[in-house]
Amino acid sequence: MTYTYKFPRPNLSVDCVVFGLDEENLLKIMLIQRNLPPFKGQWALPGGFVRVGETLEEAALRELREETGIAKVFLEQMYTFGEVNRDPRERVVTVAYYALINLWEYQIQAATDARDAGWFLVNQLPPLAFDHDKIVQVALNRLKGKVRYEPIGFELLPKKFTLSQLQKLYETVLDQQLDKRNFRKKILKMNLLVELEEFQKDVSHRAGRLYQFDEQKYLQLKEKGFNFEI
Amino acid sequence: MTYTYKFPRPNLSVDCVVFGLDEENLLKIMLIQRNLPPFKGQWALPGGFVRVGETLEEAALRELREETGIAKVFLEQMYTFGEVNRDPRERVVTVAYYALINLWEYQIQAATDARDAGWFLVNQLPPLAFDHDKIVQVALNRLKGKVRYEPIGFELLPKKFTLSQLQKLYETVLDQQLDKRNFRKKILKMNLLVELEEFQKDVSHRAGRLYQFDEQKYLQLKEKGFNFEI
DNA sequence: TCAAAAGTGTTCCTGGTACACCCATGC
DNA sequence: GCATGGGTGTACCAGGAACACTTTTGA
Repeated sequence: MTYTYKFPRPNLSVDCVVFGLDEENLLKIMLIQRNLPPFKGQWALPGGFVRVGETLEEAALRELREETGIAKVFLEQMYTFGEVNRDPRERVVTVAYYALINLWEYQIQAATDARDAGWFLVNQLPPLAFDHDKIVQVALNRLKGKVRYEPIGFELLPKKFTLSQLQKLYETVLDQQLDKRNFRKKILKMNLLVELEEFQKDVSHRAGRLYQFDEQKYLQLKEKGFNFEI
Repeated sequence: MTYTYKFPRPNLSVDCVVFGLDEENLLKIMLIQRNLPPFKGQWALPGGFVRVGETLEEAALRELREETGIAKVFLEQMYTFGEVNRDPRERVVTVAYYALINLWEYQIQAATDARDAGWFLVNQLPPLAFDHDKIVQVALNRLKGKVRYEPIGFELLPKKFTLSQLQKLYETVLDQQLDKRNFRKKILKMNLLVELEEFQKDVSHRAGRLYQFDEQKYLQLKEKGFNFEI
């Protein structure tokens, strides 16, 4: 079965830049190893061609599931790359998404489902197929920009987290040190965190209090003109 | 001549939301009247299908030129719309751009080249073809967001402008009143405007001093970490 | 001389920044 | 008891917000 058109058409794909924080709060990206040409054996972003019956977001989610086993994830469209020769085979336009996942609660799943998938430190990436290094750069900039004025950082943390974890997240993503007291003052003043009566466990120092992000409250405040900002 | 593929492919188009400010500082969008089905006779965003040999941006610029006569323009990719049924004929994914043009210096050209093109107040748009109303909404939000922290507003003004014109522009786009003294203090303190020894002409009141945006300086300051913000 | 917009400073207050010590826990 | 990170308050300064009158020009 083939499909015929009056004019030639670019092929359309989606690619996902999946971010996660490891145990030491280092920022990582998930890559998969290609087992087909072109760039066979090289690392690349998870992604694939868009089917005519699915939306772009559905395609991105499907590819993530198929290639990496990731199911529940924060996913947002980022940019569409349309250079003429970005794929050596033929014209392929790709819609890039970035995803944030909670590596703590996810960890096990990735190891089982996805043999050819791996997590890489963002500043120690292997050579990537196609123009995927460029896509990663755009994603990093987008993440840096967005994390400051939208509460998306929480997507990278477990549901219950300490303020120090949150601070380290921001320090990692923004690549700058933050003052502990000022950070706490600022984030708590927003009234978006629920103070839990639970504390860290199994740490060899004073256990930190756990907090939870209150998404409902955030949405309410946003309605009233509130702007999140770190 | 036809083109055959193993799998069906979505068609790929670009659409442009072209913003301009009229004489009274009202925000307008350029639309064109469709002379082919579907939605024949209805107003729509300028745009069309992407050819395999051109980048997305080239396609957007080409369509703008062909359909509206607009040649020199600020153009930036905005979002890619991939709903399955956004075009009644077949699956079409569209990459939307927004453009800012200087209506003062442009005016004449538009009238001649583009019979079927027209400028409409953003809050008095006619019914639009496809999902173009949705695209316009996204563009408006993008413009509002971006105008605050990047100096793109100048694209909508003539090269030489008064501070009052600039302020009105922001008031229009942001849809809020600004304090004259504070606005002037803030914008002048950035040192991005060149104070000219020229003044408004043919106004029936005290003539305002003209200024020019210094793009070179902005790029230099940006390198050093400066952030534009209104 | 009137109408219409240009142009100009000061005060107050909020919010950002800088900064150092004690506390709890596990080993 | 020591190492490790958790947790807390204050003083200073910069920048945002509020606010009203004089000047220039053309009609």
